Amino acid sequence: MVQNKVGRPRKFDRETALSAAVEVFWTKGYDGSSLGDLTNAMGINRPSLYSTYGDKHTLYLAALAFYGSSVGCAPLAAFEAEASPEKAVRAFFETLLENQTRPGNLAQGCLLASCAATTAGEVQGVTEILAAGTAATVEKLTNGFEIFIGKSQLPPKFPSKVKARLLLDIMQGYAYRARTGEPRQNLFAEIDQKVEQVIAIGEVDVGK
Amino acid sequence: MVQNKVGRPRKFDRETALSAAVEVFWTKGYDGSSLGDLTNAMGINRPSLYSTYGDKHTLYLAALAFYGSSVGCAPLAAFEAEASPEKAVRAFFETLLENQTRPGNLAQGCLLASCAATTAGEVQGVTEILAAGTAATVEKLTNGFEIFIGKSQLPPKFPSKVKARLLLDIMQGYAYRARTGEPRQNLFAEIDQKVEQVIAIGEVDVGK
DNA sequence: TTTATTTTGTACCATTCAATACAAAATCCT
DNA sequence: AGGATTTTGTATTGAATGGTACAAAATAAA
Repeated sequence: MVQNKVGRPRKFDRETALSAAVEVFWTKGYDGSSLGDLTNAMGINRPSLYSTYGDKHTLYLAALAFYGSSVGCAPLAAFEAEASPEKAVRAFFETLLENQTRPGNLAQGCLLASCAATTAGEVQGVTEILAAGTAATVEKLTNGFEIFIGKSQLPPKFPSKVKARLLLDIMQGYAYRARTGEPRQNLFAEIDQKVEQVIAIGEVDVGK
Repeated sequence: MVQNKVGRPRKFDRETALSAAVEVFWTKGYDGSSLGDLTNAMGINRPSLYSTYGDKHTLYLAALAFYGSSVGCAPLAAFEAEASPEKAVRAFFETLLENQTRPGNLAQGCLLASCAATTAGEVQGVTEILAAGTAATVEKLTNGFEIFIGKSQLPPKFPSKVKARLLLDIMQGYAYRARTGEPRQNLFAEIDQKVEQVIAIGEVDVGK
């Protein structure tokens, strides 16, 4: 269903306009984004928005899904494209920071980590989307580590699931700091540390 | 300036009402909280709110500061009250989860991590509050680890600042998961792992 | 060309929003 | 008691909000 053949043709592209809506929600949050903000950024008028996407709530859920299947899962895709654990984890963080610290007046941080999380429990459907997305990501990262274990690129005792969670914890930390204006280079400069924390297997050293 | 002596006495307590405002912002975010929501929860009428706290924006900043100096810094205080690194880190996480996963209809997660972060860059003054709070917390946690190093309860090579950051990264991860409805017990059950990740000194084990 | 169909654009609606005016009420000071 | 002072409560303000009605415009089919 690319475009119906009969009737006046649509003047805008669904995904392009949706992407603009993502940017608005990402910057201002759900309640902070007015329909004027949205239609203005999307380059369409109000009735077009309603006939194409439904109401503001439905558009919001569509925006979250779109973000989740593009920007949101880019780090995971980068991880899975690498051939060693160290490169995979590094690619994960680099991709993540590319998307969370963007030049210009674009929104910083992560749409899901801050804006969507704020509406969890308040805007219907958001909690489910976020929880499902996180669970799926943990599983895929865990599988990714398991594959490296199978190739003997990680030791057999490597706790894949715990490390997958750690990867996401660090992601949340980055998202917060990016959102709160910490300079891009500060965050990139810490990647080495973070990669080591994820790859290393800990040893508790109690002094005495 | 507890209370002016002349004039009709105030019927409410400033901090109690402010605490109620914190709860509203925590649940609904800044833009999602209407003055009706606020005055209703605070048990005061609108002119009282304006004469006591200023406008909504000022009240919001006051609420963030109040949260930061009570709920927000409770984990750090718990950390500093313990006598061993392992206990300190555990107390940090336990206190944090107590405040982020609360029974009843109370807000979940962290006011600063989700709600305030969403308004960073949009509501004036928020970015500064959050960045300053994070920087101060990193410094205090770093100092805390350094003290343990000085007492030989942590090895000299323990990377205090890196570990302080890790502690906050994990905190952000917890905040997100609590906000998105992950059950309290799931999060508590992971404390052992998290403590070990913070305390342990990593060793990279590359299989081949 | 006509008809059917779909989108566009303007103009509008009822509601909610943050913020305030103003008078009654409640206290202290003299 | 009487004036001064501060808070309370009601009622209201203009603006902004999410959502829609309706006619003009633009296409395909007949």
